[in-house]
Amino acid sequence: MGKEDFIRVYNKLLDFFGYQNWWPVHNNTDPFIGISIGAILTQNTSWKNVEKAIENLIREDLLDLEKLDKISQENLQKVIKPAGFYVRKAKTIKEFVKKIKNIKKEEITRDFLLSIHGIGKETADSILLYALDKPYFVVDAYTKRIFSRLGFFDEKLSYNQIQEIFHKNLPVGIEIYKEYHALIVALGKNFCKRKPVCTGCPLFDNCKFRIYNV
DNA sequence: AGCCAGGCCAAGC
DNA sequence: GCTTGGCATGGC
Repeated sequence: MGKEDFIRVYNKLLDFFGYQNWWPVHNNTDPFIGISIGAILTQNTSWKNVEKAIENLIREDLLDLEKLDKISQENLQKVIKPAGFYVRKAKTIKEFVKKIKNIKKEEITRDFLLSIHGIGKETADSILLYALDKPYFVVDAYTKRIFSRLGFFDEKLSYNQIQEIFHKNLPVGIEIYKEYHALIVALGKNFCKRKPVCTGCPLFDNCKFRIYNV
């Protein structure tokens, strides 16, 4: 599959879903903090649950580096509980906040983020792309599932290999990286689920796997 | 009433 | 290096 194919898929998704304008940002909060915390909270978790946790954080006025640094891990667990995996996530947020306070935003690198326990490649790239405007394509479960079903590449490729494919086949730019990933999530949520809903899928004609419930 | 969600890590090959 | 199990809530 070549560049035209990746662009064709992008355009079809864009035509169908329209611009997604990710990342969802909340009122009166520092976008960097909100996006970073959201990226940690949404690990293997539906965004609806994450929203509940973020609402709690906003209500407690906690979307702030100093306040997150001050609150105890135990209390933070309670606040973010609806997002699930709250023990680990609270620990990760605490470490993130602690480390981030001692560094300038311009100095935040992928390796720096990956050194934080509980932040892996996808979370790091989400923060880099959506919170720091750096050109890292985000690879998630939907990306693997959708493009392997399309027949573009094998689902078993590593994270870095898949990311490299997107970096090579798309014009470099944060806007297209942001929008493409958001559109992939839209397709994954609405059509290309674990159990796919192929009827009405905007990529039906492009897909090698259009064998389900049609 | 199960199954699933915008992963990550540790342990064991 | 790759695979597996644990982590947890709430929506559908």
